Amino acid sequence: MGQSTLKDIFGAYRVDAKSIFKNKDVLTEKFLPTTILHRDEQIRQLGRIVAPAIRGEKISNTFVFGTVGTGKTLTVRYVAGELEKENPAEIRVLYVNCKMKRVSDTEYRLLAELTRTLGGTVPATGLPTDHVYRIFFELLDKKKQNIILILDEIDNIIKKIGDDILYSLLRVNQELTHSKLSLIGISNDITFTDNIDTRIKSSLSEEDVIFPPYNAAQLQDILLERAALAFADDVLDKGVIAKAAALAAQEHGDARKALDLIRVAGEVVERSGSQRVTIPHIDCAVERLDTDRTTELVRNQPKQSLAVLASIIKLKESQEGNVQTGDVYAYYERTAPTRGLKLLTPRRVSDLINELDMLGIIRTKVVSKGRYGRTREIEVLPANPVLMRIKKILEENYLFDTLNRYG
DNA sequence: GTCAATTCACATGAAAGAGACCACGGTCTAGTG
DNA sequence: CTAGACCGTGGTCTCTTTCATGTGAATTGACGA
Repeated sequence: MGQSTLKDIFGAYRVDAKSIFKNKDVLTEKFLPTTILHRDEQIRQLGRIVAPAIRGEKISNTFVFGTVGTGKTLTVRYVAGELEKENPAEIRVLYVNCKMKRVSDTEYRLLAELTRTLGGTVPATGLPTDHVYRIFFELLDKKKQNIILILDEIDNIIKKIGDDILYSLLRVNQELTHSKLSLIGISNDITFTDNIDTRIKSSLSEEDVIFPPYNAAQLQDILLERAALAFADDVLDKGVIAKAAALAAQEHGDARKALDLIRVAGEVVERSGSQRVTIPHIDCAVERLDTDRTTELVRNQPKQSLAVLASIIKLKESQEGNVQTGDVYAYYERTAPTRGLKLLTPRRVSDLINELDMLGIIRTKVVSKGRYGRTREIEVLPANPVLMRIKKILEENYLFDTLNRYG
């Protein structure tokens, strides 16, 4: 690359350069807007639920439902934050996102994270779980406080470690002498309460708040407001916002997606060096988002999982018809040792295939072929840019070569 | 032709092992006064 | 006497294996029409 070209590229990003963004952070999840549009009803509902805390009363445990990008987290945090301001000495809001890797897998980790938000220190491992529980408990009860614990994406952790932890948390109040603890659970899976103990369910869900999806018009309002803050004046073509809103509305009224669309569209424009965001840029953003998501997922997979994925892709390319679990394992069994990998059992490979499916990297369907057994039929993405990039990642990991050595 | 039993090729579940990481408390060791 | 090194024990976590059980329709084979 010539040095003058590099200068041009850097120049476009220089602080004094004219950027189409005023403040890109406004379009990310981190940003907390001062007003929340089209959620008045939910804010009122939540407000009524948490208000008793101001007088020092324990509030009802509450469940908040709604699909992704409907403003659940934003609204709950906003209301809780305002509440905290009313009586900062006694009201304490703890927010934990159960989807974070360091929280989501075990009871120990959740407790450790809760303890940390209370200001305690807990090692990543090495302590008995009930010891951590005791530390947490003691911190809770150290002084008089009304604690509101927000568990975001609570369905994640319940699916993984069961509802015992909820039971413990709900029972904690009986043992606390100074403090009160209330729970607000946020979930985007309405059905997940079906799997928890009915007693726990009823005491956890004393109040419910439902967040309906945004419609296209509402999304458009939200986008307009944010875009005004995020973009420089007059860089968005007419119709860009409407298009992004319409696309996101199709996907269950997901505001996060809508914001991502205009952000990525803006990035595309910025990179191309032009000054206006037009409708085709939104189409481009749709594709980019999709590709990025998948390739990022693939990149983070462990080697064995990639080896299985490589086997699937290779088989798909070299044979007609459906690829089945047995085929994949046979191929994997032949190739894995030559790639310096320890050979896994079919049981494990079956799970890995399943995981790849859950991540949306492949599609599988369990089918019974009668006399010829029961298996998974595996589909890969059709040949497209995403697949190309996946293959590239596999090649980088020495798990795939374009030449068919093992056909 | 009909119908129940059989069969295949895995799926799915449960439990437990291996090996890494870590905290804690006790013991040993070397340095200090 | 004391701080720090070292070690054994006991805990969690992730990935994996082992063993056991489940599954659903094509096929098979017995049976009766």
